Amino acid sequence: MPDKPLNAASDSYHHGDLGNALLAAAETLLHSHGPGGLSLREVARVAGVSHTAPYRHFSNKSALLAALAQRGLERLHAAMSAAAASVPHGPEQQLIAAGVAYVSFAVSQAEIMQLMFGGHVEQAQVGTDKDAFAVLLAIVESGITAGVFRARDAGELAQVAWSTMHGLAMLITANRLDVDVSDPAALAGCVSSVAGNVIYGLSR
Amino acid sequence: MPDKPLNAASDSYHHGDLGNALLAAAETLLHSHGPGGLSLREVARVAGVSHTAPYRHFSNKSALLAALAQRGLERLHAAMSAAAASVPHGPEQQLIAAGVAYVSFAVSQAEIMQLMFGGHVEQAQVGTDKDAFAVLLAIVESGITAGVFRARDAGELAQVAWSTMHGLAMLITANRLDVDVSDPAALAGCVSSVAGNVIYGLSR
DNA sequence: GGTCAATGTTGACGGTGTAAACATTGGCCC
DNA sequence: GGGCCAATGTTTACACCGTCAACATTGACC
Repeated sequence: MPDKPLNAASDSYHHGDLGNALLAAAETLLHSHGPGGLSLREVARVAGVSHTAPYRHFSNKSALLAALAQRGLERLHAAMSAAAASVPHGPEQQLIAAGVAYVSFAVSQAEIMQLMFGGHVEQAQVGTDKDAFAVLLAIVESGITAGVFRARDAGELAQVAWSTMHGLAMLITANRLDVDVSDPAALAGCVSSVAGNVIYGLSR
Repeated sequence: MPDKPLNAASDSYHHGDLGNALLAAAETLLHSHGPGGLSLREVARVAGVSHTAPYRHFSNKSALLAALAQRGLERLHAAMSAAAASVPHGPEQQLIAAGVAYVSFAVSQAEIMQLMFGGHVEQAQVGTDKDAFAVLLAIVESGITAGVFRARDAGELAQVAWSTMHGLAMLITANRLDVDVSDPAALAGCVSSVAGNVIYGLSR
């Protein structure tokens, strides 16, 4: 069988799309075992390939993890962007929507989140563009020019927003806040209440 | 030499205070290698005992890590309490002081922070009392009764404060915010600006 | 059609977590 | 004081892991 589709795993000597297959396998295992409980050999096993094959596509185990983290960052960015774009009701609602997306992502993909931010991968290896920060910054800037937010340093305000959302996500993920993770409505409620507090201020 | 002090490591067959010695060794290694790069055998080696001796004091590697994390939580709690107590100027300043303490701790002990919150240890193994949350909650409550903070659910406000501080700490620790970590003044400035934004509100 | 670089495999090495069997010892009871 | 026992350490062994070096297979290009 000489003509296999390009993207298919085949029984031939050459896989055709290892690399992506490895990433997919790694993601599955990451989900079930968490970062740290992820072994390169098992990834190879799941992908149906010898235990050193991954080295033809990733120089290291940590290179694989970094690629996984990068992928996660991109998906997080996409989720936030989509959520913000789906709400045309102005910066406040966009901020809340982005926050809900952030925390929802963190809850549904806790292991990936831990991989990205838990110190399992040297952060020098993962890019910083297309960050969550960029999305938040854009929203804050639009809010300032629209006169909805106080005209202070937009970067600073975006930092506040990011820190709050990130902290909330990590604490919920680590189960250190008594929030019912399985109930999406409760989760969204919690996030928007926190976000609302950030937006409208803690003191009077 | 039959009469050694109780707490001293000795050259006799029985160590006298392994367990604590192991924790100390583990902490050193944690600092230099990060969580994940920490091996039970190396801990034993540093403590000068055989590589299975730790099993007489910790049932697991993760039990040792959990103990380390627990210890870190207690120190973090102590640092926050002390910082808040040292400021008699009212809830706002106490909140800022606690936040600065939180982030300073995270920066100076990034690896322990990652151990505690990075998913390296099953969170069921580490206690939740004496949390950072308790400190923040007390401050917020006193602020509400004093009429300084809006009279809303104190738990919710404390959650906002904790999330923000935690997120800021984790993002700085992960080097995802452009803050000069080596400059304590800059750090404190950043923290109090963020805390100030939380306190005084993002919008007008 | 032959060559070569890319890709995959086999085998090996040192390191790791952990369990089982064994050794040493301090403290307690007579 | 002497003997026993539980606590504490050690030795040995096993399976697994990340990584390297040597080798095999193959598709693509001249």
